Amino acid sequence: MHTVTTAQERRTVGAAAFLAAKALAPVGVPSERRVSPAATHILFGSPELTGITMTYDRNGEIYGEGESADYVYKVVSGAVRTYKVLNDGRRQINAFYLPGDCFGLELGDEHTWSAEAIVGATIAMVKRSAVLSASKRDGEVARQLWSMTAGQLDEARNHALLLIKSAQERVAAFLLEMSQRLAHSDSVELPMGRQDIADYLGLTIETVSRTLTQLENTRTIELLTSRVIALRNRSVLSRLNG
Amino acid sequence: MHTVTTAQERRTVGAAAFLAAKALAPVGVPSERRVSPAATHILFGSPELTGITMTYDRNGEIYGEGESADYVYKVVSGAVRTYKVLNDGRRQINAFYLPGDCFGLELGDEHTWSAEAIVGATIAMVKRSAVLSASKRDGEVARQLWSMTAGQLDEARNHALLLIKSAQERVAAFLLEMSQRLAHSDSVELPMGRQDIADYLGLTIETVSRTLTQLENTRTIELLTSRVIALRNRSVLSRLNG
DNA sequence: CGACCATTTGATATGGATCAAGCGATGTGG
DNA sequence: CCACATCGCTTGATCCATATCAAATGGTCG
Repeated sequence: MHTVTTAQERRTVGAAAFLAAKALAPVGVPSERRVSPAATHILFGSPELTGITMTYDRNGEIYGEGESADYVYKVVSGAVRTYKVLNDGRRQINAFYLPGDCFGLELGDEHTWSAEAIVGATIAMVKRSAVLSASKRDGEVARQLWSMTAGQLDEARNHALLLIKSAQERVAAFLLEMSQRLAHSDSVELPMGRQDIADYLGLTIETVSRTLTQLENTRTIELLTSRVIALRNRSVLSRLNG
Repeated sequence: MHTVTTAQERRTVGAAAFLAAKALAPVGVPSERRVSPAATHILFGSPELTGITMTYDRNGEIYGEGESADYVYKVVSGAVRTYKVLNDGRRQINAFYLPGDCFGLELGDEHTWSAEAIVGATIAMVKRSAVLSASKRDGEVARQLWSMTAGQLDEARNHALLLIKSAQERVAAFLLEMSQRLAHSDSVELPMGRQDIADYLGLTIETVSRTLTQLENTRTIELLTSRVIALRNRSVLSRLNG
């Protein structure tokens, strides 16, 4: 389980574009939150920050809780989940990372969450120590670093806020978030299955499924396939979102 | 409601000690998480970062959601809650801040959460712009800034993790967290009432109350007064904590 | 076609919410 | 100094949203 297929391991030339997060992934939780998109194109910009690229199979483990955090990661293609499993087996998915998103940088030097590829994924990585020392020298890198972390803080707080809402509200928020982040005009193609959605929303797979059919029955959404969902009435979803 | 009593407004000499967070408040959520205490004594250390001190009454508003975020705050005495109210009136408390803790610094230049004093409180504040520009010049300030934000990210994620647990587990986690942060040997004197606890844990006041009596009946805790709780069996609480 | 896995649907159980009193401190005015 | 109002907390009775248990359906791949 969680086989990691290491593929390429070539050096990338300009690690400059690394942290260059496309924009701090907007979370679709409350009304208007949209922080400065601020061209985040420098954090991995110093010349000596060379990167490595790896590919992972579906469900491949990128790192595990407790492992030493030697790298900072960025999704090139595919999708990633970070999560924690409680002693009784319940799993909470903390965040989904899509192409352009960075993850894996925490305060301590050990990962406190695990990360897996949701589907086959290509992940760029640079040494954590290199990032931290670069930020020590280069003020702009440091600013990027803070900005990225502050953005994730915002997302984490909004995720917590999600978890006190009703099932309908959570699912609506999830759909809006994904729609914004995947930006496929009218329909969303989800990279993750129902169990992942459930573990992200703090619901069971059955409740997620039932809520989706419920939303479909009210013509709010349409399930083109189980993974492809058309948002037919965004205003209803937004209203549900609070 | 939420009367703000501005008291002193004197300049502090060395704003150096400002961000000097006593340590990133450890959250008592999962087993062993205790990030580098790292002497955080520099962020507010640059000479031009002069501060203002204000006092607030119980329930006094420090800032509201949507207000422009001009300052960064630090609790000198008392306690603070940051929260958000959903359109239907449900409130979620995001975090409690105790003496030594900093709060109010977010990515955007508008507060996305509100802050109130839980009890009478003295709060030191410095201009956000000053902090940000100081961090631009001084790498160590920048590091402190990132470190503080990363610590709060960690806390926010653990708070989210809390919200998928059972009532007993949430209350146990809360008690352990507070006991660690207030460090009163065997008993904890809570600055906040039941409603605050409930809104922090995503439960109702009744459930919090019932859970506490339940823990008391099993001799796990003892309610000396409703605000002062003795932890009689920490290992049971830790086990509940997962 | 058949096996397998993901998703949906159905029936029932349950933890915590809600509604509704009680109770004990704290404070106020007579 | 005591009656009484108030406020915060606890306790009780009932309800309901979501979990749990169980089965059917559908989609994919060899």
